[in-house]
Amino acid sequence: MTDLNAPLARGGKPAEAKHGAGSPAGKGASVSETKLHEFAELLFFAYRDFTRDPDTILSDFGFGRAHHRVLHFVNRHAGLRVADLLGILNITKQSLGRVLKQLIDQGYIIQQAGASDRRERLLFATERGQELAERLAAPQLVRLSRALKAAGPGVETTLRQFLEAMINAEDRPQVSSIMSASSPQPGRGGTGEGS
Amino acid sequence: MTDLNAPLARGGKPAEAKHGAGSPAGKGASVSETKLHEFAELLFFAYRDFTRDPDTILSDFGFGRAHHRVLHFVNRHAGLRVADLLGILNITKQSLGRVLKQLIDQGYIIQQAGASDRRERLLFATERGQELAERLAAPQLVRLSRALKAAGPGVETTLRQFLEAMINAEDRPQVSSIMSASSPQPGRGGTGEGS
DNA sequence: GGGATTATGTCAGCCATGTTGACTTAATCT
DNA sequence: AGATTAAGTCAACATGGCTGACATAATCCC
Repeated sequence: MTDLNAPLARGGKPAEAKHGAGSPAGKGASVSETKLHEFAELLFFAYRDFTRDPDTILSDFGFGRAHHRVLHFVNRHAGLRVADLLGILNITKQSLGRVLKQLIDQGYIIQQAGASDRRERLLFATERGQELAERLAAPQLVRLSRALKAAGPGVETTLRQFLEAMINAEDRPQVSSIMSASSPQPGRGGTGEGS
Repeated sequence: MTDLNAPLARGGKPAEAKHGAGSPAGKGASVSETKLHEFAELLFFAYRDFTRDPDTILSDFGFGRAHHRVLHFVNRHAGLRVADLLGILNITKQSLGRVLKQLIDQGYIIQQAGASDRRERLLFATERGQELAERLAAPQLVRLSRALKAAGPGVETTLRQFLEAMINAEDRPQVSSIMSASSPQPGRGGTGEGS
């Protein structure tokens, strides 16, 4: 990176004092606008670096961040339908189709017709897919784990509340639903193509 | 969105019990791997929605998220050099050049040669640029403010520590430096070519 | 003074990943 | 049987990353 440390943007901080009235979220002991801007920037930097390690690994496989997202959710929430994934990623069917097709063609994900509704294609990570997903997740989990530790005990509840509140209210039920469901096996409970 | 609520990924949660040993960040009272995955997902969803409102506004102006990032940092940290911006955004000169040029040509940002080193181009948001930047920031600040409130008092310190720890260690000094510098005015402090 | 380095800008082209619109197929619902 | 739904696909386009090469001006250093 460049020398941002030294001089940079010469000039003092304008010492903004606004606090109660006129603040973004209305009444209550709200945070100053300057601090809110700082949190916005920290969130940007945190997310920028959160995605960096997996991005590096992905390029070795000829994949991009889009593949990571798909593989992650399929791996962690096996049996997801295509429509579920569209809702989670908030992209179009065509965008998803492109990366999903590559993941399937290259043996990272398999599909299986739904038992109750055979139009549905339930998605599962293959063993190969699980391996890649775990490899991509590893540095992110380390980063998260360290950051949680750095923030001290009791972060968990607080952070979870914060992050959940950052999600659009109308999407929160879906998100909770996704996060509480996990990983049944592909193939029927007695039949199909192993892990 | 689609019906993620209902059935979805039929099957129970595999009740993973790993805790101390072998966990991502080494020793200490670390968080279970499942919880870490949940935080990773929450971060994804939070960031997804954090960028949504400004994205909508931007499309009315024919701009994209890249323009927002540039305008934001220039507005909040007036006098930034091009090289600083490259380090912050972590993109190439050519990528930045493309969006920066549009913002300059359309009167949202102005440049000014550095006083001490006239090769440098210090960047400043024009009044028009400030207005757009504020308009884009507004929904994000509201969202943040509400989320902070939802997480309860005392979040600020904790969250700040968490987010800072999420940033690559080697970039933290730069980030702190950026965040502590703010907004001198363009035009002379005694020397150069006014706005 | 003059050559090397630095900060910035720019041209040309490539790739990943988002978008819209239209259409097909198969399965399910009414 | 007809309408609807889940999924897949084709074509075309926009944004915003990337590399490589090169130009200009200012500064640094011998």
